[in-house]
Amino acid sequence: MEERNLTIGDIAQELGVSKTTVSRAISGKGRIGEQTRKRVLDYIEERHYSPNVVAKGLAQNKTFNLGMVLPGDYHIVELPFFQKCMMGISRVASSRGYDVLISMVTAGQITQLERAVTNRKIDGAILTRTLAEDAPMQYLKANAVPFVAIGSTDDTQVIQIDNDHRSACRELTDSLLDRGIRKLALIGGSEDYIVTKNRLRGFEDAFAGRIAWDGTRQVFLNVDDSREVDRIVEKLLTEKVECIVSMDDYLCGCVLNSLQQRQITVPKQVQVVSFYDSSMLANRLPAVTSIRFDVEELGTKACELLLRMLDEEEVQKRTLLGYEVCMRGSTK
Amino acid sequence: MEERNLTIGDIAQELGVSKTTVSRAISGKGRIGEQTRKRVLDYIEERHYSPNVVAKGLAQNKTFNLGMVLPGDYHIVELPFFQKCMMGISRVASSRGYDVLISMVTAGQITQLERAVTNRKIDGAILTRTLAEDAPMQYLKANAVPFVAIGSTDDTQVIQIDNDHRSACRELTDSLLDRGIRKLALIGGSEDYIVTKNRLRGFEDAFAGRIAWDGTRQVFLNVDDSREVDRIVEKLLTEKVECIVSMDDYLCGCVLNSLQQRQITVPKQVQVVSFYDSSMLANRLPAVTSIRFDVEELGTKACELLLRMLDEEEVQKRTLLGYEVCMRGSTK
DNA sequence: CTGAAAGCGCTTACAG
DNA sequence: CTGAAAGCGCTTACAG
Repeated sequence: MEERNLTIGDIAQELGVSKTTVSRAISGKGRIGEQTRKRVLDYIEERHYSPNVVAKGLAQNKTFNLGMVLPGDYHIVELPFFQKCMMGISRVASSRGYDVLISMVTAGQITQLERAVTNRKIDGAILTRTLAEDAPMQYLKANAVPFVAIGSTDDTQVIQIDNDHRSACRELTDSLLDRGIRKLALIGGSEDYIVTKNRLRGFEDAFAGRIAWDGTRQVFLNVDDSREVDRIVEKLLTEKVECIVSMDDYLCGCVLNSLQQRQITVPKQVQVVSFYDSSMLANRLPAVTSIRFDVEELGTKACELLLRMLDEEEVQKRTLLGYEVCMRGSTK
Repeated sequence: MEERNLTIGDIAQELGVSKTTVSRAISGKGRIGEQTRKRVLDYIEERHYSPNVVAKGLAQNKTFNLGMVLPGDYHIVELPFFQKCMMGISRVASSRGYDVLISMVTAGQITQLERAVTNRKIDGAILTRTLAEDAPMQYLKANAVPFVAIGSTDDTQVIQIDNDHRSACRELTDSLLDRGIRKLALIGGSEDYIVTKNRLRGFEDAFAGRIAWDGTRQVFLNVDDSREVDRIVEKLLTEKVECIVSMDDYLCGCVLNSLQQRQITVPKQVQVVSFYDSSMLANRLPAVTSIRFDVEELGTKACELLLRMLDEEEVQKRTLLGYEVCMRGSTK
C-alpha cells in the first residue's frame, strides 16, 4: 500500500528510460528492444505496478466499461434470468479487461442509460431483452453506441442473440401433440415482448403440418396477473383442457396454484408445461416439464459479440442459440 | 450528434473566456461574475454540452463509479434479493451522478473486485452480504477502499447496514410459541453467513424468557441441499414436529416439497414458516408465513451511507432496519 | 530501437 | 472577478 500510486513516469525515471518506452513495453505496441522491454516488465512485476485505466482511457477515448441495461419493472426484477445473464457477461468482460456498468430502465424511463452514454462512461452496451417499442434500443441507435441485444428484433441492423424460442415452442408443442393431446391452451405475457410473439409462432408451427389434427387450442396473451390466470384456468377446466402451456415460470406458478386450489391433480387431470426452468418452479412437485435455456451462455456470447464489435471486427447480425426440452412429471 | 464532442475548450473559445471560467461556471466552485456564469450556462444548455466525466475524474482522482460486489455462487444467484438491492443502489447512485459497476465474487475468488480496485475504477464499494471469513471485506479494508456492508459483521470498524434478523426471528418464534406450539424445528443454511447466526440467536432469545416452556426444539444448520432437507423432514415427522421454520425460501421450498411428497398437509399436520417472502415461494398454497424485509431500502440506505462517506461525512457505524412478520395460511 | 513533445478534457493553485 | 499554466496518468505521431 504505497502512499501514492506508482505511475509510468516514476518507472521511467527509476529505470532511466522515457515514459514512451515504458508505455510501449506495457502495451506491446511499437518497436522496442527485447532487453529494455524485459527490464521494464520485470520492474513492473516487482513493484506491482498496474496502469491507471482511466488515464489510459482518456488518452485513447475509451472507458473499458460495458453498459448492461436491465429492466427494473417489479415482476421482472424477480426473475433469475437477468442475474444469470450478468454472470456470463461479467465473466467474459472481466477476462478481457472490461468492467460492467449497470443501467436500469423502468417503464421506458431510460435516464440512467442516457447518463452513462452522455457522460461517456461506456464503450458499448448490452440489452437484456427486446420490446416491440424499445426505447433503449432506439436511443443507442440514435447515438451510435455499439450494442448487442439479447432477444430478437425485426430490425435487421441490430446485432442480436437469442435462444430459438420459436423452434423450442414448436418442438415442445409437437411432442405434446404426439402424445395425443387434443385440447391445448397457451398462456403468455405481454405482446410487447418480442419473445411472446416468437413462442406463439412456434406454437402455431406445430399445428401447421397436422392437417388431420382435430383437437382444439386456445391462446391467451397479455396475461400478467394471478387472478386473471385463475379465471382462465377456471374457464379451461369447464372445457376439459388437457394441457396448459405457460410462457414463463411466473404464469406457470399461477396456473399450478389455481389447479391446486381446485383440487385438480397434475398431470393426471391436467398436464402443465412451462418455459425457463428457473428457481421459481424449482422444488415443485411434480417437477414441471419445461424448456431449458443456457442463460449464462447467452450472456457470454453476447459479451463476446460486443467486444468483437468494439475491436472493429465483423460480426454476425443474428445468433440463435439452442434449447433443451425437459420432459418431467407434470406431463404424461 | 456532433462529430466530436464539445469540450470546455470549445466553449471557452466560442465565448471568449478562459477554460478556467467555464469550469467554474459549471462546477459552481470559485468566484465568478453572475453575468459570465449565466452566459456560459446558457451556451451549455443551448448546445447540450455535458462534461466528460472521465476527464473530470482524472483531474480530481475520482471515478464516480461505485462497486457493487455480488456473490456468483450457483444457488445464490437465483435469489431475487440481490437484484432488488441493486435497484435501490442503482437508483440513488444515479441520482447523485454515480454509476454502479459490478464485481462478482465466486467461492472466495475476488479477482474481479481486485481488478476494479487496482484499475482505479471505483471510488468505493458495497458488499451485498457478509461472511464469517469475508475475503472481499478483508481486501477492501487492506486497500483502504471505502465501503459499506449490507449484512452484519463483528468487525466494529466496518460500516454496516442490516435488517434486524435477530429481533425478526425472535418475534416470529415468539408468536409461534404464543400459539402454543411445543415441538419446533429450525433449519438454516451455512454458518459462514453471519445472518444464519443472528437468526439462531433470535430463535434462542424467544425461549430465554419462557422458563415454563416445556416443549422441544431442534436446530439444523449448514443445510444446503434438498435431499438433506428431506431426511431432516422425515426425522422430524417421526418425532411429531408441529412447526418447521426455514431460514430462507430455498430451504422452505424443499421442506414444502418433502411434506407434499409425504402427503402431509400444511398447516393442518405441520406448520411452515420462512424468511424473505420472495418470488421463490410466491404462488404457493397455502401462502407461507414469513418475515418481509424491504430489500430495496437496504440498497438505497447502503448507497446513501457510502456516498456520505465519500463526501467525508461522518456516518453511523451500524444501521438496523426493520421487518414485518406476515402471518399467512401456512401457520394456524 | 528510443525519446521529446503534444494531446486526451478536465481542475486548481497561483497571480493579478 | 478572471486567466495562464501546470497537472491528473496515460498514448502516439513525429523525429532521430
